[in-house]
Amino acid sequence: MTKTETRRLIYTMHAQVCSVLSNAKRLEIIDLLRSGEKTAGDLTREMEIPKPNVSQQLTILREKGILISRREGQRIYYRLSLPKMLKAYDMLRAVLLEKLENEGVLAERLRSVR
Amino acid sequence: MTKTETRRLIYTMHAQVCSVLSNAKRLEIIDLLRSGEKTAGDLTREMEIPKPNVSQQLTILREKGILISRREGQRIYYRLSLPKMLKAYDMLRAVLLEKLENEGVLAERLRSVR
DNA sequence: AATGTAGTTGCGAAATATCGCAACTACTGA
DNA sequence: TCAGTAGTTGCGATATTTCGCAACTACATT
Repeated sequence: MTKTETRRLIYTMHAQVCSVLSNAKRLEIIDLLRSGEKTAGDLTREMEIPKPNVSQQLTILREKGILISRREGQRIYYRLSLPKMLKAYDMLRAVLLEKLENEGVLAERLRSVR
Repeated sequence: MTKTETRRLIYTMHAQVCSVLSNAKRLEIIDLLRSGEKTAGDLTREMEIPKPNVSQQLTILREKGILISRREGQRIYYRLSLPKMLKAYDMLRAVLLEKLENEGVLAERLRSVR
């Protein structure tokens, strides 16, 4: 593998991590699991979306290594497996706020010009 | 707008920020602009991909408010507009490393069981 | 005006992601 | 064994993303 190929592979893996976060429902699940593990049913109730949809998102998050699951009788508990994920989540939220602030200023300037 | 709708809107905007980062080429552009502003041509040469493709990614990054452009004669210079973006970028890279480490341990455990 | 360089845009094909719904498996308790 | 609850899976329709290629605009130089 050449140097360029290695560099590209890392960017691709990095992008795959980001793509897990590029869905509002998956972000909500991560946010809900901040406080500790929950079952698929808990999440379904809190998110108010169809159960299969929650299950699909949980499968993606588990397969991508973001969540770990544990069965206890009928229930399956999910929890976050990457502690740093919450820091990244919060930094991205901070970027969103910075962006909204920029846009706010921009909108104001546009208004003052007209 | 209800409370639930507001919450969902924020998750959706958050996801949109993440989706900008969920592409290897856009990540590479952000990384290359760490050291300061560059033209589309500079980026095309460094990335070794077709110029229209670079331009398309630059357009997305500019429209999403991640980059700012400035024309100087024939050249158009691009630079990062959200300082916090680099911190988020680096946190996501740290998540990737944490994930690879997890998988390394996991792979080892699987080997030791068999 | 003509030529060259820098960069963008439009379009279409291919790949990928989303999500609802029905049917399914897994466990529990009567 | 039957019914109930918890959760998953498969499938298909729809939407979104990616990216190459040709054609285009914008500016500079002669």
